[in-house]
Amino acid sequence: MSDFFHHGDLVAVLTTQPLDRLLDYKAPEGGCHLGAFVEVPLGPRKVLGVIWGPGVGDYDRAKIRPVFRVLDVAPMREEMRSFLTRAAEYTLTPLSAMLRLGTRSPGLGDPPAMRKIYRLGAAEPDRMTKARQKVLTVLRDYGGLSFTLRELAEMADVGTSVIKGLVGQNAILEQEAPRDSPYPALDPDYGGKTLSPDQTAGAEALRAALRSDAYGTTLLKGVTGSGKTEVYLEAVAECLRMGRQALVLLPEIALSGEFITRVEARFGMRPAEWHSGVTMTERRRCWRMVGQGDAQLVVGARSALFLPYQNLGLIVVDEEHDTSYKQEDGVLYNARDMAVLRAAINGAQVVLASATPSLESWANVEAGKYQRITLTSRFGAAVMPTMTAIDMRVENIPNNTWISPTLRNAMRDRIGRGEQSLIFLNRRGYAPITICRACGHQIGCAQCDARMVEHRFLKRLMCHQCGETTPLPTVCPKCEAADRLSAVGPGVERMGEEVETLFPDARIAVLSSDLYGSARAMKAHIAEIAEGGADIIIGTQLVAKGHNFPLLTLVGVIDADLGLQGSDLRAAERTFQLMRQVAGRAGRAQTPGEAMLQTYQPEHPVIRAILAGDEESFWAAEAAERKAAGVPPYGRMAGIILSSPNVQDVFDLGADMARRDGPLRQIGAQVFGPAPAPIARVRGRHRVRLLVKADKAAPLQKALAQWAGQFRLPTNLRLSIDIDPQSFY
DNA sequence: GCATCGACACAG
DNA sequence: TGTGTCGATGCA
Repeated sequence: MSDFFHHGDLVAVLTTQPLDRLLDYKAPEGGCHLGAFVEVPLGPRKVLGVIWGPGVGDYDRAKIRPVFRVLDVAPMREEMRSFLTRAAEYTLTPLSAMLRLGTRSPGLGDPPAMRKIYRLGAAEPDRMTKARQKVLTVLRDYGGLSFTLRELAEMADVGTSVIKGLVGQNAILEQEAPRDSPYPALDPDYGGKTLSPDQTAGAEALRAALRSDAYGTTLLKGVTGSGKTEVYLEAVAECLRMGRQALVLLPEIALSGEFITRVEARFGMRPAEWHSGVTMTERRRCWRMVGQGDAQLVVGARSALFLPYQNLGLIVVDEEHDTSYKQEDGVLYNARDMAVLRAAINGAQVVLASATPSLESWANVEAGKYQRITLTSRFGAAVMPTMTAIDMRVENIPNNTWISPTLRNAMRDRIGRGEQSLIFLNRRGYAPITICRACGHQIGCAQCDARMVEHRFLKRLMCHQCGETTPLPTVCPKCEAADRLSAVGPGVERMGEEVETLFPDARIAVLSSDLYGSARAMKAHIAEIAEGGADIIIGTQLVAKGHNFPLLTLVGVIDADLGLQGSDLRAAERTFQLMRQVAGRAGRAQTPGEAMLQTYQPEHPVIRAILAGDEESFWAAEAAERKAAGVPPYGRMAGIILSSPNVQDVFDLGADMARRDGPLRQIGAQVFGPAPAPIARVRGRHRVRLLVKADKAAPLQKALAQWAGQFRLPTNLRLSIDIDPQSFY
């Protein structure tokens, strides 16, 4: 098949409009290439699209309109088209929405923006003034270089009218130049550091993988301070030497400034940067330069995966376990998984870097799908905190409080020594779990593995997995103790109150992402706390994100049990990751850290593995749990979120979907729900969720599409499907 | 009899 | 997604 279409040929165009099909157009005068970015008429409007293939020919030829114009940007490559197609199929997202992710560049439709630049001309000015002399001297000093009007005026310390005057006399030439300039070349041999033997071996393995010119994924595992970054920058260097482009994904924009400084130190120049904090002008430049191969390295957030690389050779996913790689609204995708997909299509290498890899990646290494490189710390073996379990069944703790006497005493010691304590809540939601304080039994759902959650206003327990409800019991169904049932699991605010009552004189900091207006404000606050601005820190996962707290020597995990029974299947993983991260910090500070896990099940294999601090046995125990439950990474899950301003509509449709689950049952999948979604109401829209669980090998997407396709959605009701959901509350 | 609103289909 | 159409409703 030719990839050029002549004037008048029928072409199929994928537009950014939410239509779920291709539209036929006539190729414009001068023809167009397959993959060309075009503007096409659609009804009364002109919209952005891409030439996706030869015309389908299923439409009245007489009504077919011509492509309006071909945009002046590099056509979309075959790899990019198949990446978008496969990503759309995987995430069950309309292809047009995927295209929108790939065309998020300001001014895409504009002609390449030009600007006026000024350089030395041949003529002498009629008369020379002091100001004119200054301008000409600057230009002569820079021998042949050109500048914008403002730059030149500033450098010569004159007004712009002086320069304009010289232009009139041809002493200075005014020229048009493209506004978007290529990124300066990075030098792979600029600032290489001396690497430890460990790092050298790791870097060599990555370089060899790069040279294979084929797809491959490597898990680069190393504790904080082991120098992961230096190692993967060597892979970037090799990629640059091979003339291919590299992408480094970071989980948070807040980390990009520091990282870019390191890139500059290693390669002599700053790389291209892509995330929501970058200006429009810079975004446009980045998109275009990446597309024409004039940006060798991009540092960015997950959306940088959708830039139009010409020759992508390497994707690094830093802190690969970070949950912010999962896009939680709009198009729902996991950047870590999409990076692997994109690399597989491009014949590129992926490096997943983390001190605390996700179980998914660990399982892929076990299965032989990924390579693994392990770096040991330069400071010797990681110093794990001393970890102990606090058996909550024997602690004497009043109802509606959560900090055990043992933990309280430990906190008091720290305050006495001027050290910090962290109270960690391994949870996102605020709904409490009902537990028997006599025997540790947690009231579970009769229908599934999940635990029941108290809904105070309803005076009932509800299962957040399937929506089943029961009245609040007064007697423990297991040990029959009366009045020992209580709701466990406070929000951070309530923890704050309790700590304040226990330590009225302590400085307490509550860290929660919704308490800050901006990422910058949050970062500043965290930095202040890390320097000793608080005695006690209370927080959720947020605090586990790569911040260094040198004074922190005690971590108390309020409810280490969460997640052991399926409420949030990744909670144990996060608890373990937190322990490792605390270990990383404790290794740097003088005092070894101590961690205390409050638990009602100290004998549980996962809790025991966490306490033992032995990574392999933790992964093995957690893997066994997940295998037994048939959940990721050993099974597949999908969340279906229905949302509408009308509560009745969402519950009705949810119930109807649960009933008519034929296509899912055919592949052996189960439906749970409907239940209130993790966030039950967003911007006035009520949300209900169904969960689907299937075998790893089952054709889940196809069945889901068939299933969802059976239903007619009332106006205003939206249905979105979340493959591999991350949050379960 | 005409203006207004909202649900809905459609676009090549 | 944005737009135009059609039918129902409301008001002079």
